Amino acid sequence: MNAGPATGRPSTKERIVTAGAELFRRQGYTGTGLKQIVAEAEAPFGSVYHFFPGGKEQLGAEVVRTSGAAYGRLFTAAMETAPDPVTGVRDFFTGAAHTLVETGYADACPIATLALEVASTNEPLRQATAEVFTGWIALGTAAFAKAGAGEREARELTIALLSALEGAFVLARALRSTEPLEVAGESVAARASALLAAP
Amino acid sequence: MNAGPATGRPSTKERIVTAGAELFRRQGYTGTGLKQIVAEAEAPFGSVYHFFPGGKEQLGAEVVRTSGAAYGRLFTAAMETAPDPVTGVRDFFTGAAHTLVETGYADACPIATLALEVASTNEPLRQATAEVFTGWIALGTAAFAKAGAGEREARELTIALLSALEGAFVLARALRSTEPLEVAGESVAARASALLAAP
DNA sequence: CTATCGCTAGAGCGATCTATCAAGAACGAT
DNA sequence: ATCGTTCTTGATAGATCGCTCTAGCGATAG
Repeated sequence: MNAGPATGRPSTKERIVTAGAELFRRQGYTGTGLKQIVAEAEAPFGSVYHFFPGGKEQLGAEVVRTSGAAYGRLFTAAMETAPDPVTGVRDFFTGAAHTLVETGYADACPIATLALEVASTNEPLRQATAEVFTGWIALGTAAFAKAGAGEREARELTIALLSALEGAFVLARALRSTEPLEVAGESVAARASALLAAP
Repeated sequence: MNAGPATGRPSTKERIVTAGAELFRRQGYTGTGLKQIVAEAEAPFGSVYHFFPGGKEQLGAEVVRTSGAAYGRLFTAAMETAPDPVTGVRDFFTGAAHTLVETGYADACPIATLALEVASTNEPLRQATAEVFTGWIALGTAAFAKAGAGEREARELTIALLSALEGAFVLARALRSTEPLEVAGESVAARASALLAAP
């Protein structure tokens, strides 16, 4: 049970999940074939069905959960590093803009494309994306509440933040511009500032 | 050249575009086959390549432009009907929430799913989505400028609105809840109120 | 009536998709 | 050394993909 070698390349399963995550986020779920994933992961085709007996759908669910958790940690790190929540929000949006530019407008939200694709067509995967979003909302609510916001304000601020971020990603990737991320980030920062000032 | 009969069913080309628009918005571009489109449109398969010699990509581009223009008119109508811009914003978001619930969380933004799918994989279609978004930004900027905002404020408010709307659609469809639309709408309304008050 | 042309109609092509399967390699336990 | 388990490996099945092609229908003009 080679879970994770301390040295050398990651395990086959890890390589498959990583490659799947990258391709799903860039090309979507239906737009990515298993053949392409195993080619990118340098893994044998059969290994997919060894590690994921449920096939593409099970791989998709695992990718959603894994990348969702990783992105949640990214948000938490930005909020904990910043001196105050408003700065944390700004940092998170500018960081997202940097990543977007560095990857040629490919890497935005790790699950948004898949989420829209499966929302009305694949109930198990829709639930996986819903669980990730719910987790992110809990994460943000806790962070803003810790900063002094009421429970209700913290939750609404988080949902507004996630909405602005996801939508800005859509516009930014289509327009190949970081302007939406900058404007949306500033808008959320302003709202956070207003909500945190008036308890 | 049967462009549009005054009575009876729409032309074959119109039925193909309508069916394509509905399926692309719900299942995405790569997730929808031409066979499924012609079945839904009750059109012969060959007609697709008669009206769209460029194949699926050309059909996709026409769908994007057509539904983009229609959705832009929906926004303009909401803004012109409302007594003031802030109310217009609220109406637009609540209207979107109603549509979403009525269609079982299927009909949100007509081009968002496709836009994310093709952003890094299909340059012609990416450009089509970019043109639609650019048009929407121009539409909103004009509306807010007419209401008294400066050119810069009007543009940023529009981009913030579109970001919040698109992102709220992502969350709402995945979570099967209208809460993101309500919260995001209120957030944008608050920002619009602030920006329009202080010129 | 005949010729023309826009459109209908679907069989079929090569490619690609997900998924299955059987056999072999690697490795630890006894 | 032998067994058992885990993982690797790719050939292949069966369905579906986008797309091409030819044949025929129906309305209109000469």
